[in-house]
Amino acid sequence: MTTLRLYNTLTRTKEDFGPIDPNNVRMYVCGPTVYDYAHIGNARPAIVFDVLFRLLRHIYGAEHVTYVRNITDIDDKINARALERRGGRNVPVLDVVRELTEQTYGVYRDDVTALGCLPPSAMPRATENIAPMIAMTQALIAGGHAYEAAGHVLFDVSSKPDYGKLSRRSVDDMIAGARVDVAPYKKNPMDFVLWKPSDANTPGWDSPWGRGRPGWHLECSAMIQSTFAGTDTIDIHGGGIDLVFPHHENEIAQSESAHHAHPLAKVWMHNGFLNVEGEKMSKSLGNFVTINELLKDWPGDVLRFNMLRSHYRQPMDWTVAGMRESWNTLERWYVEAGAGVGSGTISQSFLAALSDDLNTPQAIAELHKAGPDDLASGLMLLGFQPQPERLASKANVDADAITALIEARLAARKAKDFKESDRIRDELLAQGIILKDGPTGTTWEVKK
RNA sequence: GGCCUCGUGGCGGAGUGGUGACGCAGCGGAUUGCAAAUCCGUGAACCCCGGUUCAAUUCCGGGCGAGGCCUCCA
Repeated sequence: MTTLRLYNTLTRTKEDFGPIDPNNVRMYVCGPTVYDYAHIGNARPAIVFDVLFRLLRHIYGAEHVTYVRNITDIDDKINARALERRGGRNVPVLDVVRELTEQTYGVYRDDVTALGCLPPSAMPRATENIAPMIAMTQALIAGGHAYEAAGHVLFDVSSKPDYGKLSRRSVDDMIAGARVDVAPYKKNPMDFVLWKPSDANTPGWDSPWGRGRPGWHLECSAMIQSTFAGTDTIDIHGGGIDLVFPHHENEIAQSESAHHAHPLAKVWMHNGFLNVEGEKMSKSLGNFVTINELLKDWPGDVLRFNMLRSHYRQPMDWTVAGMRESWNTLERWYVEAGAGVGSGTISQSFLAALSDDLNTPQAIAELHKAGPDDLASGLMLLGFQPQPERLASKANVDADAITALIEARLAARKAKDFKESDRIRDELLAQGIILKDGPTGTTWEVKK
């Protein structure tokens, strides 16, 4: 049996993966902040960790893997939009927040479903886990790891000697390189907020420190604790590479300080960033692409496949040319794999590639060498459904009309009326339909 | 300024101390009424300079270049 190896940001090496409890493999991934439509960069962790989820289920059994992806619905951008949205209505701001985040989250859920991602085992929301956050804050204060100052509760970085171990930064270096003004009430410039006060127009909850709201990092620590009850340490914690510092570093500080220094996670995994047509995605450059927009022009499985053509830790360039190539490959494979669906075997070379720190480009290369059975099962393990009739490119055209024209063209060809047969071919091409004459007849596809 | 990634053929993209994946495009052939599709075949790369080694694209050092984080961010 092939061993699963994963790159651990904590140790900066690839390690053999062995779950704490093979009957309950636990994975937590930082999910979306639901203030707006998710962009294609947000799709990367969703897809990458979905592949890992599927691989873990394959190895340990579907019922033995728990995958939690949170929903961040406490955030200043959300608050700002909720205030706008409320306008003159006389309703609590928290209700408007819920309205907004329900809607945004609904779109996100539909988007990632279209990308072929399985629903996680649980999707806890920050607003529904305030009590555990308050409890953890109290525990940190009691343990001498946090202090109250000017209405805030702050984590005392000096109380954790190994602070910085994930991002490999020393507190001294960070202070030296700091580019932001430090709040005067902090004991140490690197101390971060666990709890902060809310004004009347900001969502807030009653706490021992007055009406307020949690700091960003606290939600994950608290939700991991409450969702994975009974353990301090989970197997895998994932997210985008930009979360290494400060978010994950601070999660570690909070959770370990609250849990007798027990590690928060054994393996820390981080996906690389994504550029669009060679440039960083940003609203000012006008190349900000949401998953939702892309799904109007491209089948979800094409987007998924395109994402998996590069290794999850590598930076990747998202291009239209790449998506066309992905579409062509997938279309050809769906036809080729059709016969092999249901065989259920996974080839060793494919599994070995995937097990080597989720080397999807290598795994795809193996599929290029595979026959229909291995191709079909490999595609399915990666989260595709290789059925020709499912080809999304054929969804929105009148297949019967096309078939009728193809028949007419065949008749013309039989009669050696090539002028007519070519006319029909051109007519279809003008509609964006490409004909393919094969030994077993004529098939067609939609031009990309 | 500090910390950290990365630099492979025309393009995408793995990997390795010694026989240089894989895909797309290209080229040649088969096939076709002509194309397309398909099938077969094929040329082509490891940023620069040192070092270690019998041997480096792969290890070490330096340089150059690109990017990320240090502030909300997948």
